[in-house]
Amino acid sequence: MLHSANGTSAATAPRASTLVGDGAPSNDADRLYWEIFDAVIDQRLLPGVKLTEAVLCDAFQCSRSSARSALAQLAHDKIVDIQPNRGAFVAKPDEKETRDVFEARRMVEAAILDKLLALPDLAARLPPMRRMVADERAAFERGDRVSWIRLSNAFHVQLARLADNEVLTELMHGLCSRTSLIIALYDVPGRSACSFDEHEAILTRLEAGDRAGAAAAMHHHLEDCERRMKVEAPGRLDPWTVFNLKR
Amino acid sequence: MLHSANGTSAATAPRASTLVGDGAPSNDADRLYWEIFDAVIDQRLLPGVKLTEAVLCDAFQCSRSSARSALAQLAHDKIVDIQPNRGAFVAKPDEKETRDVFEARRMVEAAILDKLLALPDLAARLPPMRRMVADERAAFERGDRVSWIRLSNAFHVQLARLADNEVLTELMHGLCSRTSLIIALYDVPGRSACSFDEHEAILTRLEAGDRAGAAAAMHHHLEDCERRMKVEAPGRLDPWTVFNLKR
DNA sequence: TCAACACAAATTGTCGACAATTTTAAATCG
DNA sequence: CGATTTAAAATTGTCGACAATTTGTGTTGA
Repeated sequence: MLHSANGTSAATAPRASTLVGDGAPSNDADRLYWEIFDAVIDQRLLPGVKLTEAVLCDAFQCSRSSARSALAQLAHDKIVDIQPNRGAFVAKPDEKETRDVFEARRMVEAAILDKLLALPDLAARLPPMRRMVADERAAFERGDRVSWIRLSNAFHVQLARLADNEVLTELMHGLCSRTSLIIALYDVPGRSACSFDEHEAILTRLEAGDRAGAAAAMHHHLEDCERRMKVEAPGRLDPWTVFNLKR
Repeated sequence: MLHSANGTSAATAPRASTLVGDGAPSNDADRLYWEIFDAVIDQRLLPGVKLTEAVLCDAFQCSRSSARSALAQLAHDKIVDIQPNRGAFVAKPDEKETRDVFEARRMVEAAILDKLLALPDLAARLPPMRRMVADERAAFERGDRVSWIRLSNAFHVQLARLADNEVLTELMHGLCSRTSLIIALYDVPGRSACSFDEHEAILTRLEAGDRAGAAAAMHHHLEDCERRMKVEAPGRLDPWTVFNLKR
């Protein structure tokens, strides 16, 4: 109902990483924002691809104002790179940005775990996380890469939400989006580890109240993910990939 | 040269908290974004004030598109609150948001200090910070509240920049802006502590390589600042304050 | 053959007009 | 007199037109 017309596997997965009440975006700009955002996260839109306003308008039946508004917001989130008078492109994070994003994640997520462990009712909040990871595993096993990526991100965002801090939640949301972009650029699909195993490890340590263990598990998880990005070829995917957002 | 026309004390203070190269914003939208942003940070625009598009256009000689674009960006940064079909208002962070912002800051800034202390050449990077704090003290002593607030924010952003992580720097930039908003709402001017003293304390611990001391000083600084916000009256300032951005 | 130039096509930046909605004010009714 | 309804004014949302800039193509000249 949200995405007007698509019969792809993506339709089966609920959008889990959204912050605000997104029940049917009210205006075209918001609709487009999420449409493009999702497409980037799902890697249907690859880094470097040009997002021509007219094409967007045509594909999503909206006016240029709406398209421009959406692109501006995406640019603010570093999902899209707007070059004045040249147009908007899906952002292409470089090595330095990759390091910075992962470093920031290690810092913030370690702090989140700390806060979670200080909560008196932590145990009661964890079961839904378990179910989430189970969904993640299921998606992976049935080869539903799109749902898997979403749920994998959602795990981290949900962890932040559990800590009952909206600022942190939004922050993680942004960091996770940028991570998806990085993965789209640098990750080799075949070598990708099974994130859900590591997610489960984190949950297990949390349930046990094992502060050091949880921190180590998270640190390992993030470093593991970052290490996979070390692939030398920076231009592994051709930037001329067809703009096939809405085929 | 940057702010076209104003003879106020604000003109004397360089804008220190900006991230990207802001040498004369290229378009009207950006110009307006920073103009309003600065006005909010400097507390010339108070929380709750309505930002009518037409008034903005008139005041800054620009078209409505530019004004709308600027407002949209500000809304994305939580500096402005856009209510559909009703207009844009300077954001009014509530108690929960205040808690969340300060908690996030404690987490992130503690991590930043940790990273700084791990740098081999930290000592060489600190002298400029000292000068910054000196400027801060000078601004306070000559009663230049505007410059003081700016420099106080800049201190924290600069600390992040010293850690050589752009993601963290932007993050702190956003958190500091929101903090300014909170201060504008809840702080009692008379009771405001001398932040530069606490800033100096942090620097001293950093120079000594005193990890625990630096962390404690930062924690104290932030908690001290948050505590000042505990004033009961949430509507201390009338939201009908004249919209005197450009008198 | 290659470089520099000039022109045409495509794309982005900017703006004002019109429609939809909300707010304000006036008028009406109990 | 106060509450409700109605109309007018003000404000925001949306859109397409035009100007400015860039990109692509073809031509010229060394």
